[in-house]
Amino acid sequence: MNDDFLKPYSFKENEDKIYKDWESSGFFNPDKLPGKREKTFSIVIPPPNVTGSLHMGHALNASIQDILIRYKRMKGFKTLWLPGTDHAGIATQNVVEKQLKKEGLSRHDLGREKFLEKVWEWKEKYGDIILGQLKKIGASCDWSRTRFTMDKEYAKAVSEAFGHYYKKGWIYQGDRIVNWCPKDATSLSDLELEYKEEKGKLWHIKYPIKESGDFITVATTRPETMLGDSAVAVNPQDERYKKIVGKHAILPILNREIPIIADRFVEKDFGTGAVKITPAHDFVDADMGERHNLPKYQVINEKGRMTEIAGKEFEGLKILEAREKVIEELKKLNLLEKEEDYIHSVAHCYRCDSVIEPLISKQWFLKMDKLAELAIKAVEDGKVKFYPERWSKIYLDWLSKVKDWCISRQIWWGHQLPVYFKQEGTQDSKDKEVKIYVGENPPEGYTRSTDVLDTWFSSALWPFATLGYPEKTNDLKEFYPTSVLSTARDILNLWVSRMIFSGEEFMNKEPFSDVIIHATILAKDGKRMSKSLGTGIDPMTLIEKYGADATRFGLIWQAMGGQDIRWADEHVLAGQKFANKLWNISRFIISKAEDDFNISDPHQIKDEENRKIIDGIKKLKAETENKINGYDFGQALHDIYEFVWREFADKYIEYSKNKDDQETKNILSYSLFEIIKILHPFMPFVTEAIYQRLPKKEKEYLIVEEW
RNA sequence: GGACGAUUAGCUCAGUUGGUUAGAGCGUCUCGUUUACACCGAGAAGGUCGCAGGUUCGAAUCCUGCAUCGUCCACCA
Repeated sequence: MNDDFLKPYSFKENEDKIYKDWESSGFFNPDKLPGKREKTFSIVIPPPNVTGSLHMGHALNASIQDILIRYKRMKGFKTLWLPGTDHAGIATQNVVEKQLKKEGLSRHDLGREKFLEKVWEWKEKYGDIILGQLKKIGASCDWSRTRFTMDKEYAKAVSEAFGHYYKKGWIYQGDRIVNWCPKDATSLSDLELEYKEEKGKLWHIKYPIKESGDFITVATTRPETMLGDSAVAVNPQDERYKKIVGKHAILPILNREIPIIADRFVEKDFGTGAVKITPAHDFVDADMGERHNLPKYQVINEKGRMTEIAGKEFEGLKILEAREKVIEELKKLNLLEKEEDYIHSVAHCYRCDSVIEPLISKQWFLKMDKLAELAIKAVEDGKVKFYPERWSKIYLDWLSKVKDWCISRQIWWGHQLPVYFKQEGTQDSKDKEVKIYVGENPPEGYTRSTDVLDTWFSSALWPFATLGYPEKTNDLKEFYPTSVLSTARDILNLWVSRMIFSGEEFMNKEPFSDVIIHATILAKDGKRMSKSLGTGIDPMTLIEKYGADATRFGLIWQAMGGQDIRWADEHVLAGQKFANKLWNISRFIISKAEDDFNISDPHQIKDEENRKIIDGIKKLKAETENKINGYDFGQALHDIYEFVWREFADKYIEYSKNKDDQETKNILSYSLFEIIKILHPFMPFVTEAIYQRLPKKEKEYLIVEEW
């Protein structure tokens, strides 16, 4: 027996070495796979953000995708798993800004160009770390096709897509109320918000009625926005207020005269049944303003400070300062009826956690009606299926009421809009006009928009932009549409739906037919793992401690049917033990069979026990195929574990110890060969390590063995 | 406010279309060094299957209600 076939199995001595061998074999690259391979199987990786390092969710997802790719590779498919990373606009800009802050600098100190250099440096560093971590897990990606969402070629795809939409008239610019993050100083889409329950106050404010000298009381959580009020609204069915609809209220402090209107969106039962309307700073109010043709008073600016319109006393104050001052003034005027504690949900920026300020801003929007239709149809017609199926409901619900997508962002890191402006006439003249050019080659005198696109605009193109779009490449022909997408549920709407309509729109074909929504890994307390609470687990630490095979085992073992996982390390330990068990099974069989080691399919088996174990293995193999094809990886792994340990090792191997005939040795060798193949997609390293030590084998590596 | 999911052994979870003593991993206890493996083997303890009703010859499994936890969505200020 080889000197290196020692107990116990050492993942440290095998994993890195094996991975290097695989890489140099070229077999991760579909073009270099041996044999005729007519059918293709492709997956594009959900590109991790270049913000930091991989978390448990990435590790689980990588394991799932790798199982599929390795299985299909052994089944004779021309397999491509395309890796890459995402520039993750706001998120990455934030981490780099944080780093700068430690040096006492802001991005404005550096200026746009210098700052972007810094971000690229960051990207190079962390992008490499992330790809290195995927390798540690054993991901058999084709690294020669690695993509980044801001590669030059990728940028071409993005600008092509933008131009396409623009020509169709689906992209438009508009002054509309948007979610504004005062800290990042950018707009955000609806999906980039996180609502949090917060303790606040509900203030009841009396507005004098001009015609009667009476008062109407409104309830609000944001008194400072009253400076921008342009109406008071009540429900048309509300008997209490019927008489005063059409009359006018005098806005306290500013003494502006505003109409009292009736609108069915006002809830009679909430607060006083009367609500102040601030069209410039609230989404509902903005809609109401549209319906009733109300003026918009912007009292808060893009830095989160009060504007001139709010009045001289308030101009320049921060929102909370203004709030206090308004309350104070109202108390003086004796117009504050009461103040009660109130818990409500407040929108925060999903990247920097600041409170979102709805305000009116000039932004670019993508019309969603037609695109949403495409995305809905793809799923309703069964061209795209979700696993588990229940996620299609979430998907369809969102699409059915989706609003136009605000795609412009006022940050620096990202794809600059392919939009160019030229100012006609002088700055001051009233008839000045801005000419717009959209495309790659602007005429002279035009300057480019400083806005960048929402990260998800580029991510939406991932399944085809990575394969060469807009060029008609061979890769595109061969690997699009891809076969499966495996991803986390929290980006179902943010990403998956947008890829689907993009695929339909640009390629006339859905980008994948199956979507796996994998389990979410939670901390033991049943809540999301959080860095700040210290409840996060680093998959690299697990790999260091137990090995990649064991880590994959632990992940898949716990990921049953897409159910959330309350993470427990002990299953990784079980994986490590199992790897060792396999190793020892191999040592036993190889030393027992010696020169009679024979992996050929045994025929005409005489011994009853031999017959039974071979039947068991055939059944296991068929079952494993079924489970993998149904994306039921956890169950597949449980079954394999059960069979290998309980049936094969505990029973059959013990039985075989008393026998020394050719047939038994054949059965043992063949069984081992079959078992490491079946297990390879799940635990690639130890199975390959064993394969390399088989006395007889036909292929260079187990990864290209025939299933 | 709505939707979805979860609630089974000390811990993390399985339990297919309802059918005999409810399973696994880890942990615990007892015994064991027989030449694959102590990251092992043999065995054991441990569960009124969230609660309350109902359907049924029979329910962890189906129905109704409730409770707790979690996730997502949402324009009650």
